Amino acid sequence: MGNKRTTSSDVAKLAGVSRTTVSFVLNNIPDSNIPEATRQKVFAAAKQLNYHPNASGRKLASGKSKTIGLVRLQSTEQVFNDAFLLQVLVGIEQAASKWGFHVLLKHIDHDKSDGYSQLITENHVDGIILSGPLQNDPELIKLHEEGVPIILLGQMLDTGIPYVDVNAVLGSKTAVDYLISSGHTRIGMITNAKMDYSSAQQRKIGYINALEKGKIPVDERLIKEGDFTPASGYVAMKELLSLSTPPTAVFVASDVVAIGAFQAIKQAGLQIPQDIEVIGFDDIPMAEYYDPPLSTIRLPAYDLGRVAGDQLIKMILTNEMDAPGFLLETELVLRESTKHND
Amino acid sequence: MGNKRTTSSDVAKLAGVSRTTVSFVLNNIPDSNIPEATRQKVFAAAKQLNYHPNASGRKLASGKSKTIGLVRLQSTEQVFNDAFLLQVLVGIEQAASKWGFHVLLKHIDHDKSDGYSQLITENHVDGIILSGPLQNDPELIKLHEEGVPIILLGQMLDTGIPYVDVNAVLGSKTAVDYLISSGHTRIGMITNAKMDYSSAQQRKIGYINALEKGKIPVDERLIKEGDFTPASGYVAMKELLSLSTPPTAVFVASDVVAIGAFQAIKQAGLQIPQDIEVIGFDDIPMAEYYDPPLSTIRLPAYDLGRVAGDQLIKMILTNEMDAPGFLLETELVLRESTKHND
DNA sequence: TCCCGTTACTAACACGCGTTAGTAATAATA
DNA sequence: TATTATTACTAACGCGTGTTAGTAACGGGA
Repeated sequence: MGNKRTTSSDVAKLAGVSRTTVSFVLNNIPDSNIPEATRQKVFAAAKQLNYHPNASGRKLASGKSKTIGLVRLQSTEQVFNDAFLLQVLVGIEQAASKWGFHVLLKHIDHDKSDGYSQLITENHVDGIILSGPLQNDPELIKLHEEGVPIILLGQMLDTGIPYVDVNAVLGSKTAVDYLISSGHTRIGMITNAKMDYSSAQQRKIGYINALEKGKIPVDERLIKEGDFTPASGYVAMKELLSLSTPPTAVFVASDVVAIGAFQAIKQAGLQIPQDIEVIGFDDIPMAEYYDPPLSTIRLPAYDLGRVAGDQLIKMILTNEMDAPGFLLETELVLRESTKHND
Repeated sequence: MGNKRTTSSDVAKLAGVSRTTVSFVLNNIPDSNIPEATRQKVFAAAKQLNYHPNASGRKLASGKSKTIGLVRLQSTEQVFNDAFLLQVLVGIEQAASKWGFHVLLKHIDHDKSDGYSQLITENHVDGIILSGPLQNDPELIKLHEEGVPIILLGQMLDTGIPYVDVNAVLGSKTAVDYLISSGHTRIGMITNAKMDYSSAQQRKIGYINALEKGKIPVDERLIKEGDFTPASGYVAMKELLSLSTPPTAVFVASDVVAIGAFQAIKQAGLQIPQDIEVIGFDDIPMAEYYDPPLSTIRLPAYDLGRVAGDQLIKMILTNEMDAPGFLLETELVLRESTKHND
């Protein structure tokens, strides 16, 4: 009962060797010239005493925490509605555990001043993955300049900070390409967010790229802004439907916003996809249960996490990434809110 | 550039005091008899050097990690569809940060043998919150008997391990009570999962309790099993509707399963709530956007996390909880899948 | 025989902090 | 004045580990 934890000294004593030897054996240090017989003695002693090295002691001595931080810059309500953060998290965690790293989670409210650099300055983590709306945070720039391993989920190209992001431009273009290939020429768009969000800009660019490639003039009246909510999608779609010549297909750059769009369409007495086709973006788990099931662009949330985790750990271990940034590709998921073409 | 991290020795040197004094001042140790003048010198030095205590050193010296672990026993796919884990997580994290604790996340696949006790034995965390299907895990029992602070999200009453859970029995009873008070006497139920899940048992008990209180005989033909998926809800509801005297109201013990139930009802040409009323359970974020918006029982996911975090930290700090277990109450959320009764 | 390289270890320092036990100086009491 | 209590500190140990520098034994080649 009163037993303290077993330490490497206990193992050393039982095995009849020094603590150094125990450390060499258990950490498998190369060129340490420990013969097999001694190794086995150490292993046996460790097993018998159920020895587990103390993480704090190890961190202190090595200077490494073998832990990465996931920092989420977002208000509590926003987190609630983020269907993907969990998938990203799982991806990060799986990448981390593959390398023997742990994952520390931290949410930051915007007004909070303590920030996340505490995680680094107090040596809780060896590096951090930053997610959420990225303003030009001086705290972030400073950490990066100090050489702290950081990976952004999302891009801040001007800063040179490594990032992992989804190729939303191409994804959006793919969606609109599909609508064009179905013969549509009046294609509306509802953005996922206000245009000061870079994710909204990217998705709009993809939309415009597709139109230009298809020689279809961009009509600004066909582009409406959403703001994450179904309600905003409802309003936007009503506006689109009340145009003198309404669109025959709409790219809604967020599955959640598309919920409201669906409501507006049904309320107008129109049918999806017979009267109007809709493609969403994100592929949230619920999308396949929309009425009709939503065709959409799948965001590779799990892969975002996995790649971010892998690259961050690579930065921590070797001080270099495989590339200055990663853009992961999306996938067009066709369900019933679009007609089958070709 | 070549600067090492600043340590408490540096602060001591600059302030002209000993490292002990620095520690006393910065940790605000009572009865240490440090006059205000000295305190200010220390604070000034710490600020000037931008001193942040090294977490590893602190953990090693104190034996406390000031970190709690959230362990999720679940396969990767299951996690994806868990709309609440994130909310629970936020609750835990907010409770933790209030006490200056951090949160470490770990997913465990069932087949993995290394398990979660490593978190404890290696002193990464001071206690853990365990979530997911709880079988009679010997690893868990052993940790609990060793006095490791553990809180379960969900109940294992026979083990005596502290828990935080939702009062699903009462929540389900509330839902069915409401249907009874609307005048229904043939009330169906579709479970959220197979009956070997304790959560399914609890919800069914609540259903039966309400019927008994309302003097309505329990008809087993009106009870069908779901298994987390919309597809299972679709099948179950079709079976209910094909009965010679189908139910006029159904309690579906999972909002996700209710999606399929809705589809079956619509396909049968029936209207909700005019022809058949439906109450769900969980109140997932999407529930308010069902067609019609789903009346349901709200699961206090955020509070589950918050209470679990608070209680775990209380156990860590004082070795006792406010109660051996906590049952959090649900809330009836009335939307449009039920008629308004006075 | 002497020298030297290899093998098989270990002593001892360092990591940064919390904390106990103790000391010297001052103030309060008898 | 002599004793005691209080104030304002500090020296030193311990937490458990990683790691460098060094040592003793031993075998082989000149």
